[in-house]
This record gives sequence, C-alpha cells and structure tokens, in this order.
Amino acid sequence: MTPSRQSGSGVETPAGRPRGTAFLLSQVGAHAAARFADLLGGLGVAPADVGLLRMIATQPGRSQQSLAEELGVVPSRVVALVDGLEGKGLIERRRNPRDRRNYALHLTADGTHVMTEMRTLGAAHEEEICAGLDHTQRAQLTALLETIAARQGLTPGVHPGYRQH
Amino acid sequence: MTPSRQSGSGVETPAGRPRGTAFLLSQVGAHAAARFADLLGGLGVAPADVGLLRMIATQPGRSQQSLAEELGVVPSRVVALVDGLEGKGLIERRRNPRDRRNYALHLTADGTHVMTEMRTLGAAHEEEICAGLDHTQRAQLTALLETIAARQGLTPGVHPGYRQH
DNA sequence: TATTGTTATACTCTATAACTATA
DNA sequence: TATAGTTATAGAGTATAACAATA
Repeated sequence: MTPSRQSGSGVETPAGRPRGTAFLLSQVGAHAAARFADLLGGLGVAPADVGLLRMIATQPGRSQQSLAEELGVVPSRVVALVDGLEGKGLIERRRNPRDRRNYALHLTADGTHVMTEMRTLGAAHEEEICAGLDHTQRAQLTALLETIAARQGLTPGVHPGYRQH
Repeated sequence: MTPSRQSGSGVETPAGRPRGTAFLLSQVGAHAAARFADLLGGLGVAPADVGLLRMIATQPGRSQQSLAEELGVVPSRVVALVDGLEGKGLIERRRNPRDRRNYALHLTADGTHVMTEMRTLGAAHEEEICAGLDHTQRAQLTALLETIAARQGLTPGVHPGYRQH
C-alpha cells in the first residue's frame, strides 16, 4: 500500500491544495466553531463564555481559580470573563464568609435562562453541521472523533481554544 | 427514534459536558490546528503564512488582490502577511512593467525550501493526528469530513480561519 | 508566607478608512 | 475615475507581572 513514488507527500493535491485528513479536521472544525459563534451572537454571549457558564451551571459555587485550572487559562483571564458575564447579569459573585478571599460563582435566573437557550442552540447547531449525514454516519463520525480525542489526550468537554500558549 | 423525554437536548452529558458531534469536530479540529502551529513554529512561519505560501508556490506571479479575494481577507491584511514573508526572505515582490500598480509574488529559493519542509511537516502532522486509526478508518473519516465540507459550502483547501468577520 | 482575585500593561491579530501611485 | 497596494488607527483577545486583601 506504499506507492513507490507519488506527487509530493500525499497531503496536497496536484493543484497544491491541502487534502489530508488533519487539514479537513481543522477546516471543518473551524467552520463548526464559527457557525456556533454566529448562533451564540443572538444570545449576546461569546464562545469563551459558554464553557464558563456550563461549568458554573453544573457545579454552582465554584471559585475562579478552579475554573482557571480546569480551562487551562490564567486567573486574570477568568476575571475578565466573569466580569463580562456578571455585567450582563448572567452570573453573580457571592462572598464566602468562611474564606473571604474567594468567590462562589452562581448563575442568576437570567443566566439559567440563557443556559437553556444555549442547549437549544447546541442542538440546532448539531443538526446543521451533521445535515448531510444519516444516523449511522453520525455515529461513525462521533466514534472516530472520540478515538482521536482520547488518543491525543484531550479533556472531554474542554475546548482547546482556552488553552494557554 | 425520538425519545419522548430525555435529559436535556442530547448535546450534553448528565454531568453537563458537551458531547455532540459538532463539539467534537470543533474540539479535535482546534487541537489539530494547534499542533500544526506548534510544528510550524520550528520553521519560523505562522499558520496564516502557510496558505499564502502554498498559493504563491502553485501559481507564481499572483497579485496581492487575488490572494485577498481567494482567502476572503481584506487587502491590508495581505500586505502584513506578505511583508512578513518578504522580511524572512521567503517570497519577493516583483514589479510588473506593464502595470506598475500591482506586484507579482514569487517564492525565493529559501521559500521553495520552506515549502518542501512544510510538506514534510504536513505528512508528520497527518500521521500524528490519525495515529489511533487504521487505514480503513482514516478513509472513512476523510469521506465523512468531505461530505460535511461540501454540504457546508467550504472551499476546498481554504481554511475558514482566514474568513472576514 | 501562601492563596485568591485584581489591575496595569503590553503584545498579537485583524478590520476600517484614508491615502499614494498608477492606470 | 478606478484599481493595487499602503499606512494609520482602533478594537478584541489574551498573557505577564505587580499588587491588595485575606488566610
């Protein structure tokens, strides 16, 4: 299965366009992310806000430090993200009387509502991106992607877009 | 196949982590892009330089305008990218005596050399990302991604990371 | 001293708009 | 007037490092 001599490395077409699986992954993945960002625009939140909101919704009372660690970003960035979400009235910082150094983060009623809308958006996005595939193909694709994600050591549910340089 | 009532929309696990195919695509795609950027670092070029170099290599003499149009970016951005690549000695601007308004862009000898190394890097990257998959699975994944790319109207070989807001 | 969070700062990326040279 | 390219500028995103409050 190893052609003795082919044009170049096999990752480009004769016309010079990239054609490898890795490029396709990056291309389609960036498109999916951009489309989701578009959908989110209507809600007034940015892609980076989504992970934060989701973690606070799942584990209310988390500190900024713990979010920074799980997302792989510097604490000062969490300050900016939390400032934004608090300014929009989606979350609130509650002082912990036991240890007044840290905040316990909680969703507000508005924040809970936005989370619900985000889930609806997520389902619509899923449908849009997978539109050309039948049920079997979707399952196949998911399995292949999960295999790569595990092999590459990606943390389930955490987007690498957060990761520090 | 429509469960009458499930936990949420189906795009999140009970623990609140996203699990949809679209999220996986975005996650794995971003990881692939980041790894490629890492590999490129050793060559001293950025991901955004790659498409430009490739287009100039494939069609020498192209103008900055034509690159801007194909990549979907504003001409002033091409100026910055071309400035960078010219500064590194990888490409050169040649005046066209027939129409002195535009430049014909060409790779230098160094640029050609870097293109060769980029192809090698591309093959290594491909191998790294697909490491957990056998030949059949790689072909399956490629086919599924190509189906989505076509359905979503993506231009073959052009990364959406360039696209204008 | 150690920890949580904040501020000040700087750097990169990228778009908009005004401008120059040429046609 | 129209086109190719450039410059000036501004805004978003994100890291580093110094700092304040609390433990």
